[in-house]
Amino acid sequence: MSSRAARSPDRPDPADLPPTYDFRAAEERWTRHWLESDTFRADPESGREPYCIVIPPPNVTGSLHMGHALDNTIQDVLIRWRRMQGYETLWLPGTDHAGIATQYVVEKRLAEEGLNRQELGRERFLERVWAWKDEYEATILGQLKRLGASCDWSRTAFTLDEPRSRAVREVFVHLYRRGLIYRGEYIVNWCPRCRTTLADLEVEHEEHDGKLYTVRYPVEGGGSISVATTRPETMLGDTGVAVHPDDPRYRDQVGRTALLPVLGRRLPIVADPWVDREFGTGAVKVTPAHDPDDFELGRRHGLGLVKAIDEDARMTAEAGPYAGLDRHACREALVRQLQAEGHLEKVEPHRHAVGHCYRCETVVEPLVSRQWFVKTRPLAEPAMAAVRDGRTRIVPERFEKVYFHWLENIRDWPVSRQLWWGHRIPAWTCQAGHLTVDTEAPAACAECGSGDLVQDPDVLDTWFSSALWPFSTLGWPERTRDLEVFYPTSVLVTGYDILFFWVARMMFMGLEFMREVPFRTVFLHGLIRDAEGRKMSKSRGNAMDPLEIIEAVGADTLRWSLITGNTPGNDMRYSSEKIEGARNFANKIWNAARFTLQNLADFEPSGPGEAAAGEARPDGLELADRWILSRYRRAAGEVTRLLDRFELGEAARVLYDFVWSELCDWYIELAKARLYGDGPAARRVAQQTLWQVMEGTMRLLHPFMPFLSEDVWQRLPRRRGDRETLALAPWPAPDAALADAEAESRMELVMAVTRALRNLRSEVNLPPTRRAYAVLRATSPEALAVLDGARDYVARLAAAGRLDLSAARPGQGPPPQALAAVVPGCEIYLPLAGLVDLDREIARLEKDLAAAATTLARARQRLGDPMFRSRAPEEVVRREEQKAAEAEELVQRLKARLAGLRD
RNA sequence: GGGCGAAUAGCUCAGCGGAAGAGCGCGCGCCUUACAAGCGCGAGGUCCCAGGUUCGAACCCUGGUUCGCCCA
Repeated sequence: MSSRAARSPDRPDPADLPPTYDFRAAEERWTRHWLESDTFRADPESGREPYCIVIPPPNVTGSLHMGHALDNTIQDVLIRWRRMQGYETLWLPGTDHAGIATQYVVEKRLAEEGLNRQELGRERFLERVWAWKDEYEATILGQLKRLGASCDWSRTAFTLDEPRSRAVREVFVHLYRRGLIYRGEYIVNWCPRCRTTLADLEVEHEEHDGKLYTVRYPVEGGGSISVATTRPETMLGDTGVAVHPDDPRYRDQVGRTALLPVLGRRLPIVADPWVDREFGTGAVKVTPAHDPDDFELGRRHGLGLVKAIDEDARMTAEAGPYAGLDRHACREALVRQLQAEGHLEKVEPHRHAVGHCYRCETVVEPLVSRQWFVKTRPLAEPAMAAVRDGRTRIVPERFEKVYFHWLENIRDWPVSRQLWWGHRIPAWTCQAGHLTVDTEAPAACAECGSGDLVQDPDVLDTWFSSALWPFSTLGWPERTRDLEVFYPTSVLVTGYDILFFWVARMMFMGLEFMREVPFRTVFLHGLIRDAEGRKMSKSRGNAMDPLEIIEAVGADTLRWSLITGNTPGNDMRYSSEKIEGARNFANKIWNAARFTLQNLADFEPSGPGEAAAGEARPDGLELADRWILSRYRRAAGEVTRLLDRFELGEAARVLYDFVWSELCDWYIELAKARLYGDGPAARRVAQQTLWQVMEGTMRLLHPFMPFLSEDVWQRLPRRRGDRETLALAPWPAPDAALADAEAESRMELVMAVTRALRNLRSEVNLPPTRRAYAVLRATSPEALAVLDGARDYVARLAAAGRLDLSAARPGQGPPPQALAAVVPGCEIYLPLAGLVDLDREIARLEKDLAAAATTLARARQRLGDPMFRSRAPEEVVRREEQKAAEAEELVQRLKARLAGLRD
């Protein structure tokens, strides 16, 4: 009992081993244990090197989807790994208020009750949204816990809670005072359904089949000019016509005045190099109030602004006879009139991009309005510099290009939203129209002292507050210890789809307010798609619910299925086969653990696990022990190296191969002889090795499958000083003492011989229950020695009842009536009187011979090339020589065998 | 109009300068006392095309083709 100190009260009985892994019990048990013992709470005073991840806060619009499951699994793998490595880890959780989206879903729910927010009023509407937020925040945090997320829940944040709101006000005021926030009349994207402004990013462009209308405008003093447009209704807001200055077709028209059909408005004809001569007629109508490019062009030429479409997407009084009509109805009616009056020259089919609101998919209307903007250029420069000089690294690197391109072409960021759910803009206006911007409601106007102040009714873009997330969550604007220790955070893990929305803007704000990047590394992953490669979405009905998967197969299986086969930055198709594969792997591990535990009941570790480094290797290790320890060490090194490079999928693959193809397929099989018989000393050595490898493997597995690995690990025999939870156990360190190239190459021979024998058996469908007689003839003294020490291995794994091993002698004939195979180092015979089909045997050997001959020919050709010998690295030449020698041996022996058979 | 990604076994994908890989599927044989969610064996590939660089190319370069995505 003494050596089993530190036994957790939650530690399951090692002997209680149901035949299949009970993930429900394990998940419940370890979630509770970790929470109760505060395993994941970060301590800024520990003095350990910090490693911090701030969660990309999920929206409180709904529950988590597969993309979240992936995002958070990746974060958890990284944070658990670093925690085991001894870093002071902080994974800070939280949620996002998602202004427009949340307001939209709550409004939808109200509509179901026959209500709308206007009737309810701002205050009562917000109460409803807060209630919604409480409900979904709880759901989301619960889902994260179910996933196994090892967050420090004591620090949970919300973008709209008081500390974060204070940060928002501070930032707004600071930027305003620095002149980086301004208010002005500019063209913005307007969603008529949400009745709010949208940033360019929030508009999704979609190709539509539309029409290109060519309309003839009369010109004062005679003649006409024809313009092409995809949106004829906007002509009611035209204030000019533009042509290219070098376009000879229109040189004479520049400076004259066109007359707008229907309204007769006078439109100056201007020349501007922006105009594309190739498009349409080469002349364009200019509608500054309803097109961003026209807006700029209109400014350059002093053209007026005529707002023909209002915030409800209806035509304004400026539209004359069309006032009050919906924009779509107006188009139809107007086109009819133009045609009737002979102004419509032609209509052609035309594909063009139409902007849609990213939340409600309504067609966006560009229009001029008064909004708050963030001046982005001064913020973008430092954000680019930080990536350029490596203070922040983007993984995979190719996204740096995308990042730079966007920042180089960035436009000012409209941050006011005509919503109720969000951070109210800290700006007040007095009756005289003076503006006061402050972090708290001012008592009097800063300019005239009036106490009659009205706060701006608008709220800020959600991304404005998300941009502060890496430091607002750590306590800013207070100068907290958390900020000091954990900022800059270590890594940001998120999908590449919000590189601009979020990542770039966090860079702006972090650099402006902390004078330091918000994260050292940005790790971008791809999107989860369905089995057919389509994006998963609720509306499409192909979404999978991570919680349902957890209920069905367990969180570890879900996690593994998301991590394996996933490469950085690439989308991933997700299917039930992936889940099945992961579940099978979990089951495989459970059964390997069951086997181990069943054979370790009387074992107490005393030898060196890696946890106690520096101890000597125990005596009595056999080849198989040395081999598996060496392979384990290699796997541990590889997994570590790959995690370090964010290659989580590859790391998982290495683990999978090690566990399944080496530990289970070979080592466990080879250990059975000693565990089941052989005497106490040998048994003890096998137990020691098995324990050591399993214990270490559970540690390697833990970041990926925290519940299963913990559940197994807790059942394993343990030593004094072991941690109470695997989550805090040390990560396997590279242990040079375990490396054993000799054991690896010897086992390779043993495995090759075994496989060859199995192959021969399979050729004649010899079932494993029929023990066979096998003859091995080693072709070198080294091989003979190796095989002599491993004859039990071969006999066991190839189901040989009797096994004769000798040195191959020249001129020696083969055993009679035998199937034959050759591997480098050994001839293999399976004497099977009556079962040998001579023709088939010859065919098989000929095939082997052909393969070996091809290898030999290729190797010889390369070795015969003097350029190869002089230019290729020595190591490569040596390997090629070895290859040639082995192939030659195979060729000779196969030829000899065939000659014998043909006689 | 720019930019990015993908193209490798029937399917989904790794590999990204030194002998073509995995999972699933397929075929044959096995209830071999950890595991049939399993075990053994096997079949299956002009690594999209054309050039180039290199002693050596699935991998690097150039130019295409086909799909997907992002930005304007």
